[in-house]
Amino acid sequence: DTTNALDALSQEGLSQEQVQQEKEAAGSGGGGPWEAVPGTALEKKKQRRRKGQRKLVDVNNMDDENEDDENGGSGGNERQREHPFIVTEPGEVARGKKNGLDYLFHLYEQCRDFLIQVQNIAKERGEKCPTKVTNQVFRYAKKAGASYINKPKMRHYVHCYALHCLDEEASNLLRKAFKERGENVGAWRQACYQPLVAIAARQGWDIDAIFNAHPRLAIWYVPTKLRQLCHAERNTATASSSASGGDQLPF
Amino acid sequence: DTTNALDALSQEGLSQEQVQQEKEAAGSGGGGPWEAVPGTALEKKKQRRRKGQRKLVDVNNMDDENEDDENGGSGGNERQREHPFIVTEPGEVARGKKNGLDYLFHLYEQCRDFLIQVQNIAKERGEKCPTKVTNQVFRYAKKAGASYINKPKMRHYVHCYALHCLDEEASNLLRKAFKERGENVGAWRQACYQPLVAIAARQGWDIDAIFNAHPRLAIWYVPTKLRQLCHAERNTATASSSASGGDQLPF
DNA sequence: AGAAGGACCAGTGGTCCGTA
DNA sequence: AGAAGGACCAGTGGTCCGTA
Repeated sequence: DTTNALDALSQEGLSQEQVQQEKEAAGSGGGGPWEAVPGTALEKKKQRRRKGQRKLVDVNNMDDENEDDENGGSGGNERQREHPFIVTEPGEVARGKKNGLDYLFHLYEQCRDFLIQVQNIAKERGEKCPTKVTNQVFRYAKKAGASYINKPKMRHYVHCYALHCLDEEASNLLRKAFKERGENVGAWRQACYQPLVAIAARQGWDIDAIFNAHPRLAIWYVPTKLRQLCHAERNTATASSSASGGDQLPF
Repeated sequence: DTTNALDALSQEGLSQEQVQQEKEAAGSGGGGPWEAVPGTALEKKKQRRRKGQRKLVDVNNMDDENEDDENGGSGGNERQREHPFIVTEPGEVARGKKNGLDYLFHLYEQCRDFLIQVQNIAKERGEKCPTKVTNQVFRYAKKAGASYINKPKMRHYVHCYALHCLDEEASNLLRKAFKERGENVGAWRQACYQPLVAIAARQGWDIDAIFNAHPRLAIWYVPTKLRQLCHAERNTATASSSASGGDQLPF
């Protein structure tokens, strides 16, 4: 099957490019512990490369617990999805076919590196220079081999990363609490909104200003829902404070 | 003709809204001398309103030299184009069916006022707040009755306004020189690029930074051609300076 | 010929929903 | 059921070119 062979080669190509990308990105804090962890994008890329090569040279061993029960046995060259996230505490490595939250946040740092590269190219060429992670940056990341980075995913968890940036201690405590309670990622994600709204309340409700004041956060668009929550809560707070300070008795 | 009557009414409505808009905008420097000058958008609106009313009440006089030889006698309710610009010196009012450059620059100030209004509405609603004159602002301006403001025109002359903001004296001298030579607006417009490139050269070639550092200019996108000229000239300048400082003889 | 601006187009921000 | 991400869509920045 020519198409599948090409696909394997293309994935092989992506894989190599990605390793190079990882090396380049290593300047900003190293690749992290995921390089040796099964189940992360990086390791999956390596698995895929091994499989691609096996088709050509029929070699390599099977050192991963779940290596071959994926892809329905249809050749093993489909681009598989990333493993889903689970709630992990800081420093904890996800076991099995899962990714942890340190890895999630690492993806945001990678996007930042890609943005910086896109900015450098734009400046070099005298073109207009993005200040945010735009479609152009996601496209660049994909071309550079980071096929596990995509816009819907990154946008989905932006506010979780925001909490991690703005109050790492609160973020860590939340992760531990939700892990202990056995909550799923969706519940943890929802729970990240409230502490951010509280931060905004303390700083005049200007969530845009809060994002922009933080260098690693400023490159991300403020999520619509977070903006709406801040707005709604501000109005509630204003109404209740004017009520308690006005002609109504506080209870 | 129902359509024409409605059109007349709609233009009447726009006209009134615009007058209100002018009053609101007057806070930032007054409406300027154009309020009483035939041939500007404002006066044309008034003419159009008079014509529209004449259809209904058959009254009003003809106090403008060119009032009725426009529109091919087809009813007088077409939305006519703005009079073309001519090169005027500062303070000079364009005569005949022309608009002057003070009026052109006034349009940029009006757009700024519209942007500020859009920003205030967005903040009020907790929506994302534009920092530049976007399509949304042009739409708002049109709805507010400023039908003589449109994107292609404003973008076309942005760099002329930039020179006016960044070096008003140089801008004024250029206007006088081109008026004296009897040059048309297109020639003057072209001539506005070079002084801006010279300004950029003095400030490290970063035309975006130059725009952003000026409060009235920061709300406008840097025109593509100006960006390209700065980039090209920077490369030329770098090449020649490295040549003269390197292994080639300067001539 | 010189100029104003309606209208188009490629690529954007945003996220839904068919997929695994 | 919970979650990842391809793919769509309304509205954007940019400006061409049919119009006057």
